Amino acid sequence: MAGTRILSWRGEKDVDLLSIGEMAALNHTSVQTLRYYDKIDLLKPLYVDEDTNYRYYDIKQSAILDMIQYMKSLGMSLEQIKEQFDREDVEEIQDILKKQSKNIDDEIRKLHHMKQGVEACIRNYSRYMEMPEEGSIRLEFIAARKVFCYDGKINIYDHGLDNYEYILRELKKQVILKDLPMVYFCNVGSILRKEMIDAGKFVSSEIFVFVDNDFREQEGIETIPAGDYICTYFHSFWKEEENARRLFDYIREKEYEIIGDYVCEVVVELPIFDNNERNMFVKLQIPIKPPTAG
Amino acid sequence: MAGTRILSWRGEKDVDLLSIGEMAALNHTSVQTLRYYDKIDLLKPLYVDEDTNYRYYDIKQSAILDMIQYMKSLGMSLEQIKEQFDREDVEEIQDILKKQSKNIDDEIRKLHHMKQGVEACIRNYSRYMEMPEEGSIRLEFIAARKVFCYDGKINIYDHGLDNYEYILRELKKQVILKDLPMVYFCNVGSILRKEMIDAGKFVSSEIFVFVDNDFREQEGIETIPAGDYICTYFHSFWKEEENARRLFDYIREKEYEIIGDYVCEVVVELPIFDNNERNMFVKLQIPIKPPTAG
DNA sequence: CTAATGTCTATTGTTAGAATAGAGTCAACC
DNA sequence: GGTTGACTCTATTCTAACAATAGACATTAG
Repeated sequence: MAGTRILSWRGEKDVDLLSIGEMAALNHTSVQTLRYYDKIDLLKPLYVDEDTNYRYYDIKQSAILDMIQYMKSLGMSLEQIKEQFDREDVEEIQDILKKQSKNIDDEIRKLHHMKQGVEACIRNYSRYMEMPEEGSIRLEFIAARKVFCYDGKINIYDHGLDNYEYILRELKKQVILKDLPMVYFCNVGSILRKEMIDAGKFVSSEIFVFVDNDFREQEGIETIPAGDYICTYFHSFWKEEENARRLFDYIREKEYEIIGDYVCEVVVELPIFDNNERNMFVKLQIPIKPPTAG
Repeated sequence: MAGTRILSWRGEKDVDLLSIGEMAALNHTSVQTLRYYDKIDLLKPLYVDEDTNYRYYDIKQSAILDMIQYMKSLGMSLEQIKEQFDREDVEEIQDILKKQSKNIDDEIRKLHHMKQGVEACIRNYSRYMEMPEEGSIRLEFIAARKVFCYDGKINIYDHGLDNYEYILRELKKQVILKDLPMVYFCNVGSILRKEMIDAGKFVSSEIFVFVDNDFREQEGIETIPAGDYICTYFHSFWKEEENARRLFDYIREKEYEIIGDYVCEVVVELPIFDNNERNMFVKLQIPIKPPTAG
């Protein structure tokens, strides 16, 4: 139970030494872990039998294992831990701990972003599952939203999907450059300015990603105002113009007034890739004022 | 710049295809990443030259890369992503996202624990750096603290360091069993009950770890009350009794009254391992009532 | 045509062990 | 002293998601 009586390497006195299995059990770790630590010179057994190569540990070496496990739980690598042991510098420990503390903060921040991204995605899929019949036209009140907008300088309605992909690549570059989390990239859209609508032209070079509403104001960040929007939902990149014209007709018929920029939002990207093309579910939104309020 | 004109494998028409380098650059990833995705069948190039084995991609395949990068940023493994692509099941995506959301919550919780642990450790090292002269006796007001206490049933003052280590192993087992974070284990201590002090005996089998003050009440959790403590600081496990006796003498001399259990706190474990022994910095604390207030 | 750059395959390395195989060792029991 | 079962040894392979490298071949620009 308590190990074997063996003359220690110091030859000073008998000591109760522990076999690798006993040592592992006492410290709630595995035999291979101890062997691994031996191999990388992180924790050597006190005594190794020359004939059998059996490893024997002193219970007091548990202190080192405690230290290792503790430092590991702080997120340090075994290499870093070894360095610390070798350095034996007490002053420096605080620096390392402070750095570690910052790392943890960063990690937490990252995870919060992740979390928001996942939540947003879940919401979007819910919207998709409960979507009204494809093509139906509805009036919706939509709250204010923030977007990071990028002007690709090329008309996205001009050259089909390939061109749109190129502009998306540019937006992606911006997203990465601005250090925005990639999760934003699943909820993109484009803006057709009111002047263009009024002029009856499909000309726009601006695409955007939705960002969190508490995102700090900076260059490129724009707010899409709250209000009543005439909306319709459909699949496929190719049907935007067709559906937009239907909305315009509807608005004219109902004598609504278009009061701002038209938004084409990609609600979800469906992970089914027919013929390698983007397969998206889109919501068109045109801000209006009802005639009764005129 | 925009790729090479090559007849696509469908033989339908000319397409602008991208070399692996161009594709990588457009998507802000690396060539080896694309090759790796090809190898694991996550994203195959649209066309591979039979003679040269050069890979050529369609810009529209960026949609798949977006999807991969997005799902990766949600913390999914490439294997999971591949499964999703293969499965093509929209219903299931929400389940996965919800699971992912829970995982993230767990991660955040873990990191918060880590963070508290690191902060506690930094505080302790600060205490160590600013410690009063070794051996000096001071009166300190100490706020209430919570501990997780374990009774090892064996007198820790009886058999020296080896025995203490065994009891520590038991405490560690409890810490792991109760699923307390390992970081707590860097700030341990022992209690000598007032009855034993009064009887003049060094007999205690109880050791503990400090836990967060907002730790929920449960079995084993005990509060060390706030109040005035007579304290002294020293290194080495072996000097506890000697220092305790000095404190007792001092208290008698000043005619203080001992009003509770004596606490021996290991403030820091120093990562310097002389002769493989635990190297600790200890603070003794005896709660008292000054004679004036009597 | 040449030089520079790009791409190919194949191999190795990264972290912190887990899993396995085949051989040797230990303690206990008969 | 032999046997049995538990333990330990070394060595190798495996994990995830690429990065780095070497040596050979391809493409592009001038």
